[in-house]
Amino acid sequence: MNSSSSSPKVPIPTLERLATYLRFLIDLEASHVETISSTDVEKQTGINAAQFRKDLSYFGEFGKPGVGYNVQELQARIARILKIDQLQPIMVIGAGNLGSALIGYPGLTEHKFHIAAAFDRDPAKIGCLQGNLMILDEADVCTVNADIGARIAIICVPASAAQGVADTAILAGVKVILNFAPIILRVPERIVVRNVSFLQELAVLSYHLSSDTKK
Amino acid sequence: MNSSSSSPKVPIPTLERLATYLRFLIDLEASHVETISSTDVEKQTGINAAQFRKDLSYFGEFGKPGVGYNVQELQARIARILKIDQLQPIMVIGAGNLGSALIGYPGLTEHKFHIAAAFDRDPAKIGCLQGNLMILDEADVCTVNADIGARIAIICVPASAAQGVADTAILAGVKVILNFAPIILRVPERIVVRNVSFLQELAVLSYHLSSDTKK
DNA sequence: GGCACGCTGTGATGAAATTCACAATCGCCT
DNA sequence: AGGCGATTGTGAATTTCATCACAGCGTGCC
Repeated sequence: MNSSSSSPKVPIPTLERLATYLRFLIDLEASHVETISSTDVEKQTGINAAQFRKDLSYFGEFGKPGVGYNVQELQARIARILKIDQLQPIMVIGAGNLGSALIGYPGLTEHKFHIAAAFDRDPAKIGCLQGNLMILDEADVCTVNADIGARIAIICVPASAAQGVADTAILAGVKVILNFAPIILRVPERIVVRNVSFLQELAVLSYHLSSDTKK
Repeated sequence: MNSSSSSPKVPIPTLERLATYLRFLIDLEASHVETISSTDVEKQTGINAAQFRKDLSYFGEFGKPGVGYNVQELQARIARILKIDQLQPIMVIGAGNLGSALIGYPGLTEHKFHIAAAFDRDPAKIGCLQGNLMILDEADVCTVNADIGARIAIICVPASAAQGVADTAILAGVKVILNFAPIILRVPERIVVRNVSFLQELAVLSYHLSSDTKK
């Protein structure tokens, strides 16, 4: 629903949960837990145990009957499935509030994502340092990416500019897009887009306030 | 899957799309479009026409057969359904990169959301102005919210602190939570939580890079 | 060694969401 | 005035996702 095209077999909700499992496993590993069972996962995350097992089953066998899963090994295998076992270069387009926040977000590197370049269209921003990253001219996306080879773009520009920069990014060789602008991007079949929208999330939450009959 | 509790009848995906429709309709209105049909919606947003009609059908009848929907009226009605037809006070907890970005995000006011208070735990930040909002002490969430009456909280603190501030916010009378921390919050049944996770989104996108057999 | 328990992996079942398809309605055109 | 093309609203069919339930395996205990 969120993506233009999807892989043949694996459900998208499964992929979303994989990322959750990964995060969870990393924490477990930090706590020196060596083994975990699917029922433990359910207890600690609220995700159904059978769901967990089935999600994993799309990618092979991971656990030992009667024992459970080796935390470290499972963590490593999920990371490999999600292709975040090696540094992944990313371009950020739009260095406003949100773009800057992303550039400064430490969690990215922690998960092997690396912001290789940041662009903006505002001359006042171009050339400025953001953290240790220089803001580049949006017009140079293509030439710069010839060097960098980023296949992931994060779009943080206002809605009105989003479609344009998406087109540019795709031209520059980007394969997947994380879109923070509150519009639906029109892209070729082969490009995968995921949208993140605070406004949408807030709207859903706002709706749920109604069910409180309490004054 | 994302929310703890849900309304009796309306599917959550429908609510998510309603926010999309709303945004789309606002844009149409700005372009002085008066009427639109469900097939037009499909052409312009990619969302199936029947889906659009069914989504609306959960809330009554909106269109005229043979004609379509009045943009302005539909926009107003969806806004009322989502309860974003009147200013909604929100509290933001955590004034780091992300929290600051949210505070400065103009789209929020545009959609009748109003950040009434922002909190942090870092003494260096407390008392500082962020835009025209003073950062308050996280310890004062309860007392401050007695005045403000925010029922929505946005959590922008690191994962390790998220559960704690969620508990506090709930104690302070918050009913729904937008959680940006990459953990699964444990909350009472009645509280609705929605999670936003860049990392998760990026992971899903990263996975899709595999399907590019191109070297 | 054999038995009993615990846990995995998965086919079968059930629930939920999406899409289809069509009767009912509206406005326009003649 | 009456018929026709367009479009809605919605039961039914389809597809997708989540859960159940159990056979089979591995482990440790007696």
